[in-house]
Amino acid sequence: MSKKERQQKLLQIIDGNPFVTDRELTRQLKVSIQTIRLDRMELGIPELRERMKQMAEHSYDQVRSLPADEVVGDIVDLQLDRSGISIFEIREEHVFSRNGIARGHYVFAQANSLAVAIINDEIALTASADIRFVRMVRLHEKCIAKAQVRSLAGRNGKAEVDVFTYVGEELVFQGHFIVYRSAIEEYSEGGNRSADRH
Amino acid sequence: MSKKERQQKLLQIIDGNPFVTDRELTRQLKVSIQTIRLDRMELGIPELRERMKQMAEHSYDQVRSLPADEVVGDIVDLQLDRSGISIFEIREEHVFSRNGIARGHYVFAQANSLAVAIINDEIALTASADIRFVRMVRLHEKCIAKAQVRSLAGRNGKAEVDVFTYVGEELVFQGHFIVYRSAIEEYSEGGNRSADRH
DNA sequence: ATATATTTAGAACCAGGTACTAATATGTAG
DNA sequence: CTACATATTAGTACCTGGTTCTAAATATAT
Repeated sequence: MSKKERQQKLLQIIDGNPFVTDRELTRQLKVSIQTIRLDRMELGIPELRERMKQMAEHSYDQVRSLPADEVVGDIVDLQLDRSGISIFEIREEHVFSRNGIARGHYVFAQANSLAVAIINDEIALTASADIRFVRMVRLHEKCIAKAQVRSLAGRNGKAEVDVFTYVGEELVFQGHFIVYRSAIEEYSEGGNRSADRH
Repeated sequence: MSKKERQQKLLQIIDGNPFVTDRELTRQLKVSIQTIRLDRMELGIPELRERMKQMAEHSYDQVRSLPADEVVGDIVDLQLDRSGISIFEIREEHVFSRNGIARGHYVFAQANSLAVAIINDEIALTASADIRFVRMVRLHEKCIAKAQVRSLAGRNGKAEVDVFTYVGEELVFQGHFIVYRSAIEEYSEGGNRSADRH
């Protein structure tokens, strides 16, 4: 068996069972353990423990869903239909374990919660949003989201809310939200092409 | 601090971060490494490597049993840099208690997680997104998010990912995500990648 | 036959432990 | 206070599944 063939087979085996040790691979491929290791090097396949670690981290990060709270972040100031401020501190459970950077959806959730809370209506739901993560947010940083209502299209209409989130003086996130304020049934799925690209 | 208190704390720490080594625990609990190990024995907590292995096996099993399983909020199919599918069932804790409608950020979080997971890179972060909540999602509905990579701008560039989320046949959400794939250092303030990992 | 590539061998070292023995500190009952 | 128990610390040997390095043996090509 040529080197290339063997490396192909090695890839297949590890793909089919990532929990295989080098020692097991020697038995399956009938070459020495050094050859197995050289092959792994060339193919850029990490050792068993590293493979397991990566799988574990990956699944762990995934499991971390949003908390049960209705609102993400503490709303510290709220003028209905006008503006609001919310504070949210990034804790362990909000970051990627690997690098301590906040998962985007938490930053979004804070802004979204605020944008919805600010609209003084029985039902307020986000219809669309255009958002930008300006810089990443790290563990223990405190996000201060400031929301401003830009337009209020009467009852049962859309409201536009801008949210800017800061860490200290630095802008980390900005979002333009279009929030429906309406009775439930009215929600349409038709041609509401609201999230127009700038 | 009493033994019981310490063991409670140990449980908390490991629960909050299963990737912690005994050595790190000595620093946090201010006792010797032998004490940590005795505590782990008494509490039936396996060593770090065993914990990672179990997590890895668990997630691997889940990915393998993708078709029938009622997996909730989980990525059931993933082709790195290409496409992916995630399932998420809306439960009590995800809805507005008043009307049983899902908070937008959960639907967003599912899509965002998927968009980030699909990018096969050490660091992948959402840079910006343009999203639309097509119809609202109700309690107990099962959201199936399907992601497709639209473009991959080489290493350290942006990737574009489209995500469409369905309940049954109905489109409920769509999002266009721009995901950064890069080394951390590239972003501002040179950070501390892989923070406390040996 | 000589140069080059490939494969194997072996030793030192590593992280993150287990398993075990032994010594020391702390408390508690008689 | 002593005696005993419990809790804590220290230290050693050993384990797995590797990495890293040097060196030698074997194949293959020119």
